[in-house]
Amino acid sequence: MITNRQKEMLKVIVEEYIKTAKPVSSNHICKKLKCSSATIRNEMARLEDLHLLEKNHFASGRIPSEEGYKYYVDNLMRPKTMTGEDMLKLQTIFRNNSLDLNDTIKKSIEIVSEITNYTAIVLGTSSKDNRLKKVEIVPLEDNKILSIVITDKGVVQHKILYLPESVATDEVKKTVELINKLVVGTPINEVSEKLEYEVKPIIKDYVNQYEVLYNTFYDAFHEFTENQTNVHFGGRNNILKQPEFSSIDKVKEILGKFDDIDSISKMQEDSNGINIYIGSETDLSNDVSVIKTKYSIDGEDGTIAIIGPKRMEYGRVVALLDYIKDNLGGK
Amino acid sequence: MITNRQKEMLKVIVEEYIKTAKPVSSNHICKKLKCSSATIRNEMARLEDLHLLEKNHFASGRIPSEEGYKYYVDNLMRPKTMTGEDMLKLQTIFRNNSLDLNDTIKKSIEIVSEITNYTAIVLGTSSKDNRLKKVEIVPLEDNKILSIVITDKGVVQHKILYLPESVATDEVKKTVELINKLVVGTPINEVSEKLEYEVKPIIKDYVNQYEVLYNTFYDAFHEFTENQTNVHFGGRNNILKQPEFSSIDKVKEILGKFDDIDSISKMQEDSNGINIYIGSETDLSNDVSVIKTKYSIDGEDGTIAIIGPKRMEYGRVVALLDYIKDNLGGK
DNA sequence: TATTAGCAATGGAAAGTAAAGATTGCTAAA
DNA sequence: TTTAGCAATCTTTACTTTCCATTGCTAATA
Repeated sequence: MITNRQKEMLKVIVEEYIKTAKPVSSNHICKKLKCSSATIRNEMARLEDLHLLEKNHFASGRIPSEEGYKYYVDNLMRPKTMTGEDMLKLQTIFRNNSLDLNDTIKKSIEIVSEITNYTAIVLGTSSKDNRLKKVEIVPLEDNKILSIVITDKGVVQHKILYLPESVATDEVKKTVELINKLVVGTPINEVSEKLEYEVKPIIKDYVNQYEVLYNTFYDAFHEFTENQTNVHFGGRNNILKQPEFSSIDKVKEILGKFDDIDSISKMQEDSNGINIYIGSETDLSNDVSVIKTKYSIDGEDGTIAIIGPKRMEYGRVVALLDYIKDNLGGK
Repeated sequence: MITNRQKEMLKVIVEEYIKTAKPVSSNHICKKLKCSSATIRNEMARLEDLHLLEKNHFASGRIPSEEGYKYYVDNLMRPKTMTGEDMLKLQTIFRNNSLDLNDTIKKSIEIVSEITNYTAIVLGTSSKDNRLKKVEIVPLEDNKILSIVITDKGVVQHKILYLPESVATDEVKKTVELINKLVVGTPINEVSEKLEYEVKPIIKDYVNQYEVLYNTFYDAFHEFTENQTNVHFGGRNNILKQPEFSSIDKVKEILGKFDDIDSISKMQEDSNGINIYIGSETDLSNDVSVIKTKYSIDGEDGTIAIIGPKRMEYGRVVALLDYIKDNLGGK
């Protein structure tokens, strides 16, 4: 269906457009392809018939269509080998032993976004596999206590609770002891249920004012399980440096999506490996592509996403993500 | 120096410009001032001589200069009484008892930014007055332990530490016991010093492998004291809705500042009360004004800043911040 | 049959022109 | 001191015009 020469030509056109951001004309690539501009024009017309190329107006050069990018990514692109410079910058992060997994990921996507001028996001560590390890309370002042919830994977959340003055510290302690005795080991998303059906009936008999206390802790746990989508941006505005974002409306569109938790959270749904979504396939905007990968290390898992223009350097970003994934394992 | 009529006129012009974002012409306000456009033109010329008004070109209407805004804010503006609608929206936050102080502040500035279309920032809780309350460790796996640092005000930070396999859990526990015994009660920014001069000499004799352990904890504390500037945005991109940000360059300028931790951190330096900084007085951009106030409640302190165009509704924002400050005290 | 040279046609981008509209400063009268 | 009237100024918008890159097509060539 598509000849080798057409493949070669599509590859050259896509890569030229990625480099220059300007529509590619027949003249411009005829040295590279060793044939005349007329021949290229003929082939370009056929590639346009196949919906792999587009033009903006009658007399403009061609740009890749969404399908064109897709074909390029699936069939023509070779994963670029990383430059020593890029590698060096990332290594300074991986070699820093005082960083934990989360910090390492954050720092490394900041590097990626800096060297590519794209925007990077980590969608963090949903703690659904976490189990409750411990509940701890620290009395601060009269009616103000600090509660700390710790999971077996080392996720920590804390919250200051305000209790009526009438509740004695002893009763709080008793409650916490009960929770620790009965609920520790439970998967974090089942804690609410267990509190309701197993702790509540017992607490009733042991603790005065159990209602206030119970509700306070119940709310605190509920919040914990809700509060799971942890989003960290690297180079949030970097994508604005790309020439496709020279129009104020496009800027507002994409930044609006960045502020919209729902759009961002959706990005977590993804299959394994490194996945590439182009234009309308993304949940963000027809003007961007997203390269994503899930990680799952030591029980913590999340998603790394790099957002750039459709004209992004797919090969380079794939190589960067591969490198990060490989080196994260060591943590 | 400046007549009453001129004051009145300046007030009308500033408020008209705040409302419409369009240069104010003599014709446009002559009904409000009960005199002819020619008279207004004469007075406008004098206000321009006083550098309180400006015009963009020869035949455009007048807009307030920075000095004009300043004069308005200092002498002419009356703090607007809040609308019932605005008040209602904030009350739903203040009445929610399950929110702690930090969440209440965050939620309320989100409301403010939503109803005003300005950008809001909380610069959080520098913990310099905090004292160490407790250090806790939770062993997770072989060489992976969770350390939690708690201050007397309820600030919590945690970090996963990786220790060489050769270090026994007992030794870790001993170290933590020592730290708790010797350092609890110390102001958080003096902890590093105390560790070095009081804990290190003693730990030497009690704990094998003290070096690794000591360094790990030392680093963790050091990070704690560094990690103090906590920034939370509300409606980060809201300011883009203002007509002054219709140029891509201005958008990039202000968003660049939002990404720049240094510019943002500087905003913490501020005197008491509600302060207004106009244009070049801000650290952000000549196109914006910032209305800031410090809060200090229950030992936690921070700064709330609202960022809008110079043409912002000063009176309304001041009223909103006043209202928030008054109601925060109850937490 | 595949390739190429040549050329008219297309449409955008840039520069120049013109007309319309808003608003000012100034002058002179009230 | 205020006001009416008007020329001067500058923006905005629309409309030409020119220029130029690029295409598609046709006809010649390998």
